[in-house]
Amino acid sequence: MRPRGQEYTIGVLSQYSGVNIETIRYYEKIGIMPSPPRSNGGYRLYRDSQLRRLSFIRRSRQLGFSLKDIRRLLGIVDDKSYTCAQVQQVALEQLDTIRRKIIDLQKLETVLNDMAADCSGGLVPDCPVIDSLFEQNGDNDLILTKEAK
Amino acid sequence: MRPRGQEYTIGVLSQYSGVNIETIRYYEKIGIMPSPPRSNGGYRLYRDSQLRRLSFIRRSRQLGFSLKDIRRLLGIVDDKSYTCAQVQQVALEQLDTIRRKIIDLQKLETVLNDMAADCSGGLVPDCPVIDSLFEQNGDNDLILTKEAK
DNA sequence: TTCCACTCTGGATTCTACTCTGGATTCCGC
DNA sequence: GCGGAATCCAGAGTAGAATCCAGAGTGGAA
Repeated sequence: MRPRGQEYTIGVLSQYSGVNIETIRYYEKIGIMPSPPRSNGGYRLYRDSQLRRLSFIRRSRQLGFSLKDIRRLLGIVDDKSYTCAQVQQVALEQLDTIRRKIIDLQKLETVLNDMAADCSGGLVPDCPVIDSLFEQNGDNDLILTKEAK
Repeated sequence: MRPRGQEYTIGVLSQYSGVNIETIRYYEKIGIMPSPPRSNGGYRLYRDSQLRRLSFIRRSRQLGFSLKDIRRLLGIVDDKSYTCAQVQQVALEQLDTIRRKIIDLQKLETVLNDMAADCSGGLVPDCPVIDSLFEQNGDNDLILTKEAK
């Protein structure tokens, strides 16, 4: 079924977003995607804002956020009743996580980059490379110990 | 049980790494952590290199890598029999993923940052903010459609 | 030399996040 | 207006990752 006007069916949304149809319905069931309006026949009808939201969810999943995290993030957008302080708190907390993720990824990037380069330079990768990858962060780990369940 | 010399028990490793004891044994069972030497009584005895490896796994999980991905990454370090070309291929493939993740996280960082700032500036967060978060990437999504299962 | 926290094993269970099934309904090109 | 594709729904099933459990053994402090 083709998009009609600005609206499209779940199949089209699935294609555009790269998210499985079943998964979209699942997201609706658990409440992180809203129930969209329906056609006369009961088909879900989506618009661009839903596509963006869904893409956001998909990417966030790929970035290692749980559905719980994502629900929280989306919550600060959805629920206008949050106070500013609350919005800020959630935002800042998540920022913390995000920045740590960026740093870790950058480290990983460097290591892999070096590894590929050494290799193409004909060096046998003599690797305790990854072994020493997150070496500097022992401190961090210790701090995090409690938090970890 | 305290650390003895350079070695420590699984409980201590768990504390330092923030990874559950059960999970550590599970990682050993599935082969992404090596079987450590044992004490006379059969207790696992770990050293720093294992702590680093475990931290690496934990962080990678938080970054959205599957255990399969991680196994692959660690594989290029562990198995000296990989050819240079293979090492390079894995490294370059992962680099791609990693760079995309970094970019997405940076976008997210900007949005949340703005949100927190607006808020502290006394603005009511008038948000289709996240709604428009990954707006630019529709193209990407279309390209990715096929890949998505 | 006992006590209690810690660890062992192997198997069962749980949790999260989907994914599938199947029978009914709707849509739409021919 | 018919047939095949798309969608609906409820509920069951699955994969991956982790966590729990029971019963037995270990180790070190008092």
